[in-house]
Amino acid sequence: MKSTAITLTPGCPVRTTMEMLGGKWRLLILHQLAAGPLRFGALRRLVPDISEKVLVHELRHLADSGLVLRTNHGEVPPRVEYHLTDLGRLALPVLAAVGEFGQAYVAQARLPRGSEESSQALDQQASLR
Amino acid sequence: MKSTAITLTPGCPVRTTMEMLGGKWRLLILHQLAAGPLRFGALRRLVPDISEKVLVHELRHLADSGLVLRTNHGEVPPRVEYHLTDLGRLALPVLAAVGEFGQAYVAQARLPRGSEESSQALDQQASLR
DNA sequence: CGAGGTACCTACCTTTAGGTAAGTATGAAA
DNA sequence: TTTCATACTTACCTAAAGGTAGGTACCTCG
Repeated sequence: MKSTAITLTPGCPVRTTMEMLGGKWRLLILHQLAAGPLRFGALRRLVPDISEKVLVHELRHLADSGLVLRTNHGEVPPRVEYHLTDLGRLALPVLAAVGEFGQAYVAQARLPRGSEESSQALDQQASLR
Repeated sequence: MKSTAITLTPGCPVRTTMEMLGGKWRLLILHQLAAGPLRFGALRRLVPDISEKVLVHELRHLADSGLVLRTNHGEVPPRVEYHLTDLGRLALPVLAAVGEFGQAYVAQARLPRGSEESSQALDQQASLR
């Protein structure tokens, strides 16, 4: 099993985080794992539109950076589980803030100017799709 | 002045946010603008290592997506100011969470296993450099 | 016997992000 | 008169991200 080299920009926490969590898929994967451990196949089904190759790649990156633990149960047919580490749980506030910004942004940005009383739905529960 | 087409993935706030704030530089730019309006040249000096072309590009993206307002004072020599909009201020919690994760990650991930009493410095103020 | 599910790997390709280096028009300072 | 600073633009290039399509080894179910 090949590893990814994790490179960090020292001294800048923002750049560090972008190197860990940046990209199209990583936060979505962490979001699914936040609810509990998942097998590869389950993740593939839960994260919409991701390709197998990229899912493998991202899971490896997350494992190499210590956010996710990979457990191979050594069975046949294969059974591999992924779950968040304590370090991975540190990323959940980022996920929360990102989700909230996304909701607030679509709520605010799509007001066609002057629709006064239409920003009540800001705190409602919205699914991540 | 050319505009960037802002494309959003509807229905997923996380993907929406990544499309708005993702990439190497955007959060760093917002961080600088959080303290107050800045001219182009000041931003170039404050955001280390960014190239002019990319700074122009990112500022245009941020302006097109409504997070930043560009003000051309029409003077000669040119004087152009950038400042956060209300929408842009909505991104500050993301920036905060990202910064905190980065600090916590470097603090946690670099413990060489068993150095018990060395995680005291977690809440100290760290600069974004 | 053949199809389907497991968790991958590999080669190849396209798209995007980002970087380098140069040029532009203007005015002020040396 | 040359240089500097302003806020850009343009052309070109590289590297990384991501996507497509196929293969692998093993087992079970029909």
